[in-house]
Amino acid sequence: MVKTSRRSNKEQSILDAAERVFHRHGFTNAKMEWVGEEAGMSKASVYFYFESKENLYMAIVYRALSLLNDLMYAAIQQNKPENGLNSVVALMNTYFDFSQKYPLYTEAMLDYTAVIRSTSAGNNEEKLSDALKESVYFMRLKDIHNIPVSIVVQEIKRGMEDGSIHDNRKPEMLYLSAWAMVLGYLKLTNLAGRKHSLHTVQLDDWKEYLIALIKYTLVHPV
Amino acid sequence: MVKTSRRSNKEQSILDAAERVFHRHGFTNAKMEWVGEEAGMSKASVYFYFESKENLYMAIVYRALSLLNDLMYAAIQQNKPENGLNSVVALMNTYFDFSQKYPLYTEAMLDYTAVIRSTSAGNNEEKLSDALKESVYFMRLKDIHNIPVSIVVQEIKRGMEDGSIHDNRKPEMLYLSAWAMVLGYLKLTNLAGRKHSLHTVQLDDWKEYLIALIKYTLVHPV
Amino acid sequence: MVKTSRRSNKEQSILDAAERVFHRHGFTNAKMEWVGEEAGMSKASVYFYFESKENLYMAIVYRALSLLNDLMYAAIQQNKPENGLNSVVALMNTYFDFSQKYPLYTEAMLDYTAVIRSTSAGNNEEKLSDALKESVYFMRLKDIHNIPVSIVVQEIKRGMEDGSIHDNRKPEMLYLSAWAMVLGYLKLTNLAGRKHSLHTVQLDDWKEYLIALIKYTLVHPV
Amino acid sequence: MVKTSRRSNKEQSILDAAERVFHRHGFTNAKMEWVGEEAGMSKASVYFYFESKENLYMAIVYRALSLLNDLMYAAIQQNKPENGLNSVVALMNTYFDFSQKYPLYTEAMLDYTAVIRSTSAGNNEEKLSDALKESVYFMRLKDIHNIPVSIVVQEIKRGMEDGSIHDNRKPEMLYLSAWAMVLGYLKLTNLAGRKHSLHTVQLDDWKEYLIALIKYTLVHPV
DNA sequence: GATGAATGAGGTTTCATTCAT
DNA sequence: GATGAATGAAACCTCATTCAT
Repeated sequence: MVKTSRRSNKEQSILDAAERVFHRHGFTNAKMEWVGEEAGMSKASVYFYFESKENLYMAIVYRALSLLNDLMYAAIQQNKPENGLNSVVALMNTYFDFSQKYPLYTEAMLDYTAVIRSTSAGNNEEKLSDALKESVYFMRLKDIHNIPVSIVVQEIKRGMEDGSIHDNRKPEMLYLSAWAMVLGYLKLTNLAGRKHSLHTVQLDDWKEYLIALIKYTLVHPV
Repeated sequence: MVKTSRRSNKEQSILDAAERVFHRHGFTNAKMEWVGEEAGMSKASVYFYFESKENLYMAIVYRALSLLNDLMYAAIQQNKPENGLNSVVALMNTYFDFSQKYPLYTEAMLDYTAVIRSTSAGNNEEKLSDALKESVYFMRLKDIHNIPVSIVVQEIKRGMEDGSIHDNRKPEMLYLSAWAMVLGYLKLTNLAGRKHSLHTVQLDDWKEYLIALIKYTLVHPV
Repeated sequence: MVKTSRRSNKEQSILDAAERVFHRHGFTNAKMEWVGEEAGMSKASVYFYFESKENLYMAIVYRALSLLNDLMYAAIQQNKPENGLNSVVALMNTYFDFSQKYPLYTEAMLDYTAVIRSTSAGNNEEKLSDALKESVYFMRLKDIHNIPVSIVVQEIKRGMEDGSIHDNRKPEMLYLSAWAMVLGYLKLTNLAGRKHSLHTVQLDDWKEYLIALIKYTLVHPV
Repeated sequence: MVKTSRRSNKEQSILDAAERVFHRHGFTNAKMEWVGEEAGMSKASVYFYFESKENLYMAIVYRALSLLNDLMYAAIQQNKPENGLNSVVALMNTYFDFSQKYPLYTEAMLDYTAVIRSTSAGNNEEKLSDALKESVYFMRLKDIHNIPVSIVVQEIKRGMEDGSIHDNRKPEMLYLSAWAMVLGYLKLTNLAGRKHSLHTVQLDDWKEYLIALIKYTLVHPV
């Protein structure tokens, strides 16, 4: 039972507010004032807790990635007795669920790079904005950046060792392919907006099919 | 052999310039002035040809989609003698190539929806901006919007009829899945930036694998 | 039967168009392009005939004032046999009719000064814009500027001499007072827009009353 | 003795500044930056208090009309013991004084309608600009719009009842006629600029004559 | 003469960010 | 800690005017 400080409390409620606002309007269009309003405080107060708009965004991405990591750790924990294949499938399911439950998180994580570029100062497209470089969250992010990858890859390797996954391909390639499917699904799903179908296909049916496909891919070498 | 008018010529060179600028800085960060500079003319001249920034962007998306459509039409033309499966695979290859050759086009097409939303006025996220609604290109886009889908779906159906593709699933679902893979590949590839590998996987190898995977998916029911 | 040259013809049709446009949108908001469209030609052609927007406006004012002068000359001509009083009343009637038939002319003549000021360059409110000073019409205007005044004043004097108008006041003062009534009527009428009444008063009734009032004023010293 | 808040204070000083700037350059030509400078702050600060240029203008008109209303209420208060005629004359005097003391206010009030029209978007001259429709002051204005009219009309009626004003005409018509004289006087006076005479007539003399004329008009039926 | 094309010089408005209290 | 107020630095777009053909 960690005693959350008052400061931490405020930070969290700002993050909550920011998530909603960013999700509603997108990073670029969202105004810091709206974040303040949504959090029930003034714009200036938001700045007291987060030094910049980018920093705030990074904090959200960090939060998102942290949550995903937690979920993934939990998933492999639960699937330790199972073989690698099932564990990987479970991980993918986790990812699907995560991104469906927290669409904004997924978006944030995917836009991560885009935002970085979009903020970069005029002429030098390579250089990140100073605000970003100084962002604590940005630095922290780099540390946990690759955790999802390594978790999944590790489980794929376990699957290869216990024979539940074919070893025809590099585990990283299998991972990337599975991830690509999830990502593509999200992008397309996003286009669908609030609708439940896309080109006459029920989204739920499609999702199930994709998971089956991923599993099939892991078992049958191509 | 249509004789392109001077006006049309200028429009094209502005579009060329805009593509570069938007690609370098992203839609939001790009300044119309830069587009002018890149095209060797004044900002106001750009406005002479394209009434608004959004309109210009839509013209690019339109151009991108038109090109893709052309390529796809050419692909099915060339594969008429082949069975449906090969035609579909050819189409997917076409898409891969297209998006690798014109990364900015792909980005533009993917951002299409995002831009629409991001531009929507403050409060009512549903209503499109006036500038967008009045864009000729935006209206034209809606007409050619779904051509890629219908082309591929049509060829999948042909494959199902000639027996080269299994008919275990709705053709639309097969299409969406293939598309999702391409999209996911692009997104991840985009993250890689200029690098040629991702998590130790060579991008070219991965691409080949994905195409094989798509083919496999079309042949073997899951 | 003056043979109007081709040049003159075009100038006239531009003026016709400009009158409509300026009347519809007001001087500041009217765009030269609209004038061209309304006249069925390009914006550049308008500039071929009128060197600047202000010049064009001055040409309209000149036209308006010329017409008014003609009407007034005709009126005094017709009322030569009458006494001064009737002549003045006729002149006022002329003015009323004129401004009701050509509301835009009246407006133009009244805004004359306002426009001059509104165009004057930023800091020095006194200095007229160069474009204006070079306007042929502006110079011509100064010549016929005071004709209405002098005509009316002259007739008032005649009335004083023949005893039909009291000579209790300076003729100029009587003139100004009559003119003020007409002007006020116009301003208020303008506010009414398309409506035919103002504060429950029928505009026509009011006009008649005002004319009677003017006449009364000329006869009865106050 | 209401304690004016700091915000209100600033608003007032911006209005003061804006009045001067608008008066010097006219609404269209005035730049918001100048308003800021005149008020000793940045352009953006002006926008912090007034959401748009039009809104600012409407605030000035509102202020002007409010002041006029106050003065008129005071005038009738003071003339309660007097008969209607004297009260009306006092009201007219009030208006004359007001417009001479605050020429910019008068101009603003007179331009009120003009501005509305001049701001209306390009094609549809009927529709007001959004900025205007959303202006708080514009809405408030509509409420106090007609107060001067009703005050004067009410006093004219009183005069008719106590026999000091003839009842040959509708009170509204008498009011309109008096108002027209004042308006015409102002317009012509405005043309005179800083000069003290117009066509050899001393402005002060003329004013006195006009007031006498108005009084005469109220007493003697025409 | 006519006009499509080009542009210089602003103009209003927006917003992330910072101060002063 | 909190916040009303202030602002610098753009960004988009407009339009009278001029050129080049």
